[in-house]
Amino acid sequence: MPSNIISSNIPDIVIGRLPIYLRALTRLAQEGREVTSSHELGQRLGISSAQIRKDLSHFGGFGKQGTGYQIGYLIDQLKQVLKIDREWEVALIGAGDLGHAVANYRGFSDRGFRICCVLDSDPQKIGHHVGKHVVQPFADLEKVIAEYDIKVAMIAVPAQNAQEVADQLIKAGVRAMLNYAPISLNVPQGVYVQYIDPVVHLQRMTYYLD
Amino acid sequence: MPSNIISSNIPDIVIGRLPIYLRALTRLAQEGREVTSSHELGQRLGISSAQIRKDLSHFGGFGKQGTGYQIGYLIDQLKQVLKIDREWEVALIGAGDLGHAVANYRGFSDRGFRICCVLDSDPQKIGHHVGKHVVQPFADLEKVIAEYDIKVAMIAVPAQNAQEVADQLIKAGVRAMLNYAPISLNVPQGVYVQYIDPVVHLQRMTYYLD
DNA sequence: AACTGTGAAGTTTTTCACAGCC
DNA sequence: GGCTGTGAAAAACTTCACAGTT
Repeated sequence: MPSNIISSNIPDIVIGRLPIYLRALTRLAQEGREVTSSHELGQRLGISSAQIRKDLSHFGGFGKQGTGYQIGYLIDQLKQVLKIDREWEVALIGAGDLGHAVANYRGFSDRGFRICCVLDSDPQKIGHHVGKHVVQPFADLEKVIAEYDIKVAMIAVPAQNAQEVADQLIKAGVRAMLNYAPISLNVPQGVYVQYIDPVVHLQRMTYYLD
Repeated sequence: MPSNIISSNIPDIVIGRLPIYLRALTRLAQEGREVTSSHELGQRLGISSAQIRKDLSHFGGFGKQGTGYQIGYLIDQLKQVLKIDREWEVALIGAGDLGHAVANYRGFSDRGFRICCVLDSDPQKIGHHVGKHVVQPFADLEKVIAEYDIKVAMIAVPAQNAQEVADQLIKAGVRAMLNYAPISLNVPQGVYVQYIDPVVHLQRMTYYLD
């Protein structure tokens, strides 16, 4: 995910691990813990302690020698680095079964994201409820994106429509997309895509079975 | 995902890309195409052609110099490598909202996987329908796993129960797990886990936004 | 002419190992 | 004694570039 010609000096692979660290740290905090170490974190995550220290060191010294990391402080710092020390408004495209499931998922709000609208191009679906949202026409995309200043979207439409939806989203100013459709998207420089395809994940494991 | 001390000589990262290639190739086939090249595939996927050739070369020569790759043949070969030239029976644990969504997802069956049972430990849910399945008690896990010879499971339970469920699954003989709960699982050597956490994916992108 | 498969080169990522601090 | 942060070493991964094949 480089995408900028003048890329910052922090490797994408490091950024990719930070949300995992954050998730584990949040859990530790919930357990009432206040301090942890790269060793403990590594044990929990199946990652070497050296890697965790090296990753975190990219952003300056978050830890204390001899002591470890203050969990609350580290959580705050990582949220700042990842720019989730705020709440991002997210557009959800697609009001089918998958769209319903995504809209009803409770886990977004306390981790930096809020679904602010649901759009679909099917006239049958427009006006109906999905979660607490009323489905709006996809044709109104530009208006809705501008209204909420949306930079992030989730694509939950059939594979055959996903690229077209992505193109429209980009035209409307969306810069980051989470694609649930089982298809690779073509996007220009400066637009970021992540994929969720459960089958791909399953297929990555069967190779290792007898 | 090494996990075996005597690991084969094919890098995990290569195995991880094969399902992506397979997905793109299947799409090309649907479009009626019969032959493709590493260059074309790379263009579609945003991957260099050299990488695709190198990846595929780990398994012997699938292509023809001067011509490219026969799509149907390559699909068959990749399916064989990934061991999805068969259908894997998958247990789904968790009959809540998420479990319902996963159970109703249509995309598993034509890509090598079949949900064969849905289990939950909540007495309220047992006996009710989820998709076309009747929810069975999680206590019957061992029996069900043995009955279908299940090696693969999907975990769609709350985070706080996920580790316990994973432990039970492993005890019952499951070797590969797709975890929808937002938590890292501890598993022994020889057990494979993949994660689906949409928030992690979103958090991997916001860093790159203004 | 077009394309694969592949050693070699180049780059990135991970691990090592230890100085410095609590 | 326990832990971080970090250069240096090692390992892994990607790209280059071209011989060889159709």
